[in-house]
Amino acid sequence: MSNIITLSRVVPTVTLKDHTHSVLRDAILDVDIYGQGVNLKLDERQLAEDLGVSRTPLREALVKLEQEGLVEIRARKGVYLKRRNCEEVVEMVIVWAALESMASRLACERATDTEIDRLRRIGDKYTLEKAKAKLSEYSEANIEFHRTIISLSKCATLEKHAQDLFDLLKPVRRGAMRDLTRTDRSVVDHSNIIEAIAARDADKAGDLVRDHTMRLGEYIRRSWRFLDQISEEAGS
Amino acid sequence: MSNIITLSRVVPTVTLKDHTHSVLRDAILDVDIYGQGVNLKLDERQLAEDLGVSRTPLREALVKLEQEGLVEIRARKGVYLKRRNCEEVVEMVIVWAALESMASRLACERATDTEIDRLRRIGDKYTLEKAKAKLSEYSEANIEFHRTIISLSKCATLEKHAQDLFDLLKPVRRGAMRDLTRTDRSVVDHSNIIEAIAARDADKAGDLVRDHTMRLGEYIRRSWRFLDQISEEAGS
DNA sequence: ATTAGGAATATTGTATACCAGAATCGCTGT
DNA sequence: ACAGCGATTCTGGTATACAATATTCCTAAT
Repeated sequence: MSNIITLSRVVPTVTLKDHTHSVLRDAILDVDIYGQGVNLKLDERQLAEDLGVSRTPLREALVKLEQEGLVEIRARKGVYLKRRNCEEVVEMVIVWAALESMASRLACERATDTEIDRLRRIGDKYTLEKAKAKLSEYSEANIEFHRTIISLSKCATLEKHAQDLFDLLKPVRRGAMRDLTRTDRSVVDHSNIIEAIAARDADKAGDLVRDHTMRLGEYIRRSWRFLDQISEEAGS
Repeated sequence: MSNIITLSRVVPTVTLKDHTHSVLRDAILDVDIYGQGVNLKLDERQLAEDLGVSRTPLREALVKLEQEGLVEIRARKGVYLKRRNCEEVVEMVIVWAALESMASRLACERATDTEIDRLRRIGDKYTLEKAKAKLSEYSEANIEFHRTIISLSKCATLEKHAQDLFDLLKPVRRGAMRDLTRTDRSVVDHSNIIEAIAARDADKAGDLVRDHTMRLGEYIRRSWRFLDQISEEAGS
């Protein structure tokens, strides 16, 4: 017999492993891993004690984080926060470009007019904040713009892949945001992208998004200065 | 003081966790998960005994497999081989299309003439095997063609993402190959793709590759018959 | 003083023990 | 016979104990 009220399923994800993973993930994403003198090594026992769990669920959480690319587990050495060199970051941006380009194509078919209006408002906010030179709000609006395009693709798999990459790029964005803000041409790019999607022109939207993000990659490659060498000597 | 002889570093990846993961991964990829009456549940203790390891490294290996999307760990229920429904498979193909399209664009810039010749020969072999109706060789040549394009992108990150997706699609390919072989237009598509890359026409190559793979997705969506409902009732 | 060697210590990897929730089986009552 | 309920068993989640490797520190010899 079915009930009259509808209920969302109670998620049985109350394992220490999963909770630990989530807590650690958030914490790691807030670390400025490219700062100099930052200790990248994690101490299992210490972590376990701080989190109030034993090493078993902690280690399982760390394995997850390793698969996500946030840490590196070196056998019999320990767990290290993972830095990436210039080329690796550029490669991630390239993959991201591929995903977001496809997302914008799908958005042309799948987004409703209402949703496109919403995208437009986000673009306006972005333009406005840039004009006001409010860095953090500008950055937030920028992220929101890209995330919205991804979500308008209505393709969960695409969204997940893109979001994971986006998270991995977080420390780079944080470091590069100051310079990027001055030199980029995002405002005009974004405006063109919105119009292409509104016109349901998948080819154009896809090209614009791809080129926009690839330019970001090129920019990163050119202006990389602060971590390439640091990351290289991580083999110790 | 440095030695006279040069040595490659001894890889310290001899942990049971990693070895277990690799063995399990291969084994799972060979399972026909969409067959009816297949038991999808894995028994931890049984597996541990079969592999000759304790549950601790086994469980860490299973966490890795879960992150890769090969199994699903339901809290306090157990570990299950993961099936996907039609929509999920189509989504994976879409992501794959995005990646391979980008790869072909990069290949236009980065591949040497020699490498493109190699791609051509693979394409020829593919054509030949199809003509001879040798199914398994045909399939192998098809896979090799796509994998080669990915590798010509010379983008390790892209390669890794694409390869992971490819592995996940393995059971679907196995099931769909018979039908696909008859109806697809891959031979002419492949030939066009090769020529576009040889002409270093990134826009054209990217479009062709994307459309080629997206057609595969559409085909799967249309002809899906054998597992949608099976996969849906997996919530038990 | 410096460095090689080795003992002492610390930390990671693995096995086992234990606990709690889930599944199963059987009993009872109608 | 069968539905409902409870005891038992089983299995997954976590903690802890143990083993093996890595690191540190101290000593001794040149």
